[in-house]
Amino acid sequence: MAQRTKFDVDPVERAPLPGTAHPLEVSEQTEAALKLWVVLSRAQAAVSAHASADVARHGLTLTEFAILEALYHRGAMLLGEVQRRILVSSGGITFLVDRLVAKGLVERQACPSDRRARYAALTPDGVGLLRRIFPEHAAMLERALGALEPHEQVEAAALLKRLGHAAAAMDTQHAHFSNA
Amino acid sequence: MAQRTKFDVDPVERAPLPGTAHPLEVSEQTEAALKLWVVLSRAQAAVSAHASADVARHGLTLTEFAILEALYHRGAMLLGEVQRRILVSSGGITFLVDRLVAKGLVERQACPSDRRARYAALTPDGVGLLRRIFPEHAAMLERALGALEPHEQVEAAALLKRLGHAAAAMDTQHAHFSNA
DNA sequence: TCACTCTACCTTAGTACTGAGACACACATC
DNA sequence: GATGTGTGTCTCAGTACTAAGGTAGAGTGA
Repeated sequence: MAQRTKFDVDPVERAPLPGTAHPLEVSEQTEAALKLWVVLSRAQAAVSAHASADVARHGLTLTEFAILEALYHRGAMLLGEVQRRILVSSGGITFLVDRLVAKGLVERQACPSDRRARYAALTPDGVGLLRRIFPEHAAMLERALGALEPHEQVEAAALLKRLGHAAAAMDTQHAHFSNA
Repeated sequence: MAQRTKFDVDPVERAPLPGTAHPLEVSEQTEAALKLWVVLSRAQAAVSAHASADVARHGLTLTEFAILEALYHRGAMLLGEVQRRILVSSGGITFLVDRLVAKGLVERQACPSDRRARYAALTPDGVGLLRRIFPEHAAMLERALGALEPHEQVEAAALLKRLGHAAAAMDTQHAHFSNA
C-alpha cells in the first residue's frame, strides 16, 4: 500500500533526502509477526474509529459505552469486576463511573456483604439509553466488519482469541518462556 | 470465559443484585461481528501492553517508537507523511517530533522545494538507538504473537488487512452503503 | 483481640494525546 | 499581479485516561 498516493509529482524533486533509509533484514517468521502486529493495530484502530464516532453521537466515549453494555447484559457488577472486564486502571473505573453517575445513567449501590465494595448498576435512564442505541451500534459494527464473510469472522475471531489469551497470559517483563 | 473465576464463594450471597440483566438477542451474523470486535480489541490491547512495556524500557512510547521505526526503514519523511503513516492528528505529530528532537533522536530539516514543509530525519543517535533496540523489539513481538503458527499468522494478517482496509475506507458518519 | 496482610475503592498529579483554529506558503486562475 | 483555494505545520486548550499512593474494611492466625 501507499504506492506514492501523493508527492509523486517528481520523485527526484520531492524526495531529496533518501539518505538514511535502512534495509529491513529479518527472518520470514519475524516478518510474519511484524506484519501481523501492524495489520492488527490498524484494523483495530479503523474499527475503533467507527465505533467511537457512533457512540459519540450520544455523548459517550467507547469506554463508557463498554461499561453501560456490560451492566446492561450482565446486571449490576462490583466496580472491580467492571474494571477487570473492560481493562482500565482502578482510578479509571472510579473516574468513569463518576462521569456516568453525573450523566444519570449509572448509580452506585452498597454491597451488603462487604462495606468496602460498591455495585455499579444502570439507572432506568441508562437502561433506556442502551435499549435505544445498542441495536444501531451492533448494526454499525456489522457494517464495519462486513468485509469479512460470517465464516471468516468466526475464523478470525478464533485466531485472535488464542492470540489474545496467550499474549495476556505472558509475563509483561521479559517473558522468555516458550512453553507450548 | 470468565466462568466465575472470582467472587464465586457463594453465588447467592455475593450476587444479591441480579435485577437488571438483559438478554442479548441478536442474529448469528451480528453475534459473529460483535464477538470479532471484542477479541480484536482484546488481542490488540494485550500485544500492545507488551510492546509498550518493551519500548518504555528505553523511555519511549509506542507512538514515538513507530515514528523512529518509520524513519529508520524509509529514511527522512515529511511530517505529513509520518502523520498519515502512524495515524495521529496534525497537532500530535508536531508534539511527538518536538519530543523526539528534545531527546536528540530526530531532527527537522527544511524542504528545499516547499518552504511550508519539514522533513523529520533520524540523528546519528537515533539511528544508533534503533539499530540497538529494534531486533529485540521484533523478537519480543515474535514471542507475544507466538501462540499462532507462522502460517496462521499469515492467514490472520490477510483477514485483518482486508478488514482494516474496508473499515478505513468506509465513511465514518453513517456509511449505509454496502457495495461489495 | 491484636497484628498482619490483602482487597476494594478513591484521590491526586501527570501524560499522551485530540480537535479546532491560525498562519504561511503553494498553486491555479484570472 | 491579484485573488481564491488547498496544503503543511504549529499553537493552545481540553480530554481521557494512567500510575502511584492512600484509606477503610475484610480475612487470617497467634
